[in-house]
Amino acid sequence: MKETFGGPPPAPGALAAKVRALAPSMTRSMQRVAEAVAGDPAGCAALTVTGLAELTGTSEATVVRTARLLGYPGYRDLRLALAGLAAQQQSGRAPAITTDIAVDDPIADVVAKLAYDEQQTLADTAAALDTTQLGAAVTALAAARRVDVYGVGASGLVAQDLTQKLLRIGLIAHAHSDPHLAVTNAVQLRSGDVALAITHSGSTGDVIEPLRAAFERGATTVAITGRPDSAVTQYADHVLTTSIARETELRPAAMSSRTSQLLVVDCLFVGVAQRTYETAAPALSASYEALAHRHRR
Amino acid sequence: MKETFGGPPPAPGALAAKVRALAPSMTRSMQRVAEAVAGDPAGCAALTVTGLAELTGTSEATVVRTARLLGYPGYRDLRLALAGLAAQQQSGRAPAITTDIAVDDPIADVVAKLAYDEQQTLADTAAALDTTQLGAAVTALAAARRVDVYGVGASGLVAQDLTQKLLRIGLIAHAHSDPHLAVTNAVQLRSGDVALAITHSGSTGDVIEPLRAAFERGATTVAITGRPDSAVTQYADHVLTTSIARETELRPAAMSSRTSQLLVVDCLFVGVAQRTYETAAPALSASYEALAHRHRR
DNA sequence: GGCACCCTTGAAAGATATTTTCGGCTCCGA
DNA sequence: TCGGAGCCGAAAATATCTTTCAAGGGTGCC
Repeated sequence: MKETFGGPPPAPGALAAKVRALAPSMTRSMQRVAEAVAGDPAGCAALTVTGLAELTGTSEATVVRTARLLGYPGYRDLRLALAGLAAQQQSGRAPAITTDIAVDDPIADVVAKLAYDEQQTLADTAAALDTTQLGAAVTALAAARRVDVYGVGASGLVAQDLTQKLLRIGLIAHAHSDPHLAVTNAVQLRSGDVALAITHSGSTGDVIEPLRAAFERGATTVAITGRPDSAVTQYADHVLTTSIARETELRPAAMSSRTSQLLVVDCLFVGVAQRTYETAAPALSASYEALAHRHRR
Repeated sequence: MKETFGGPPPAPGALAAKVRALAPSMTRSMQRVAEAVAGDPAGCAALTVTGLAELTGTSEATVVRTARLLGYPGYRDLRLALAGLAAQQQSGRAPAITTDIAVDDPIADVVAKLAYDEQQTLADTAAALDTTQLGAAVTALAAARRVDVYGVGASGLVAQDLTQKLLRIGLIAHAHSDPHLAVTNAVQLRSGDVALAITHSGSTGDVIEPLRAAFERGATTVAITGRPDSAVTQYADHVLTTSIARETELRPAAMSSRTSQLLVVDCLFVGVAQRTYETAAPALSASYEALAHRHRR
């Protein structure tokens, strides 16, 4: 005797519509409940039967009756559906954020915006990355006798990140952030070695110089830059392009360029690890073992 | 061109991330429950405590304990969250693509998978980040006389990244990766100073020691870790949790933990920049000016 | 190897929440 | 004004969730 409406038993999202459709056949009290539910799913999902009954100035029995009318076995199930609906609304609202960060943004917005921005940067970078160039760079790295990586400032950290990882799979790699030492080392390179420059602007002299030295000695050179037409590329055999996000006052370019550069560097690393799997896999686990005792129990 | 990959839906599962983060501190029975919940949110949302207990071969008590550990007041609330999660997954269309990278994946797939994974990590991190703790950490940093940051290995680079950025807005910050020097410096700290430890595992002795020293001297201490219940947190006034992605042979944990840590660090930076806007804005442009001549024409 | 301790676990008691029952009430029409 | 039909909520009945408690099992320390 329960089913008043032959419709689909559990309504997923079209709850508001169902409320409107069924409203005429509802009694006054039930309408109040239905209204509350349709108006604030999230809020109602947090309430018990008793709570919702009080909120709407009705009784538990009425709430349950309303839930039944809406097609659920009882209030419990309506509540679950409500929670789902709330979550959907919540997630659907997300893309509405403007990505500029203002001085007075609450901290939660800052988190959301930064995460969103960096996700966007990753997607852009992946889409724009030239896999041919990447493949060529990987090939060169995998076969290299020695790898030198140049980067200063924020890019210097990316250079170190790459170096750390390459070392873990048994390659001989060095990161240089001191321009003088970088050049000094670069002139030692020769054919078969790889020099890799990381610079967002593509015009950082301190990084271009060592790459040039390496280039002139016959080493294979790779540039990771946001400007594929900049000065650094003239000494680069392979150019890997990172994405350029517009920067704002509170969000310096260093932030997104770093994200972008790291993705490229990760791709290089995984590419090389694949190519040298035989030696890379044991080296990786060895380095893991070596560190284990550094972690307290 | 933005879309490119399906991209992770706004907040896919802070829950799966949470399960990973807390799993190590769970007992066997609780792990079984957590696993079931993370594996099939929709299915579990339909079950009562008793039902879920039977399904996982445990008792009601264990189910409730697990719900508590995951941060809910009780099973009822976990169930509601589950329903919400299920609805989101439903609408977001499960991006159930396998993100594991195989040895023979073409390079283009590697790029796509890595980008997707890192996007996922960002979303998880943002969803799980406790904005209260973050706000407290920002407040402490903004008012600090001096900031010391500890991190070794991959986390050391994150520490440097944060330090570089804080320096740019006029704070006095140092990154330490040498454990001895770190402790030596830590004992100089006092009330009003901030010490910040970055460690994925939360059990890196080389990082815990200096934080402890700072903590005992009365400095405000912050920990950025993937294990919110690990050793490092006992000396931390504020704990910021990074997400833990499952690692595979070709994708070391260092990769996603770094992404996650960097997001947290960025949030700290922007937060501090907001709070100290009056001084931060001019400092930022000054540091930009200072570097301009280093870029060739 | 034995012992003491602590941690884990599930059964069952206890507390809440949901559903059902049941009788009073209102509203309508004669 | 009276009778009846259906709406409504208080409270009982039931289901579900939470807490307690003691047994079982593992672990570290003699």
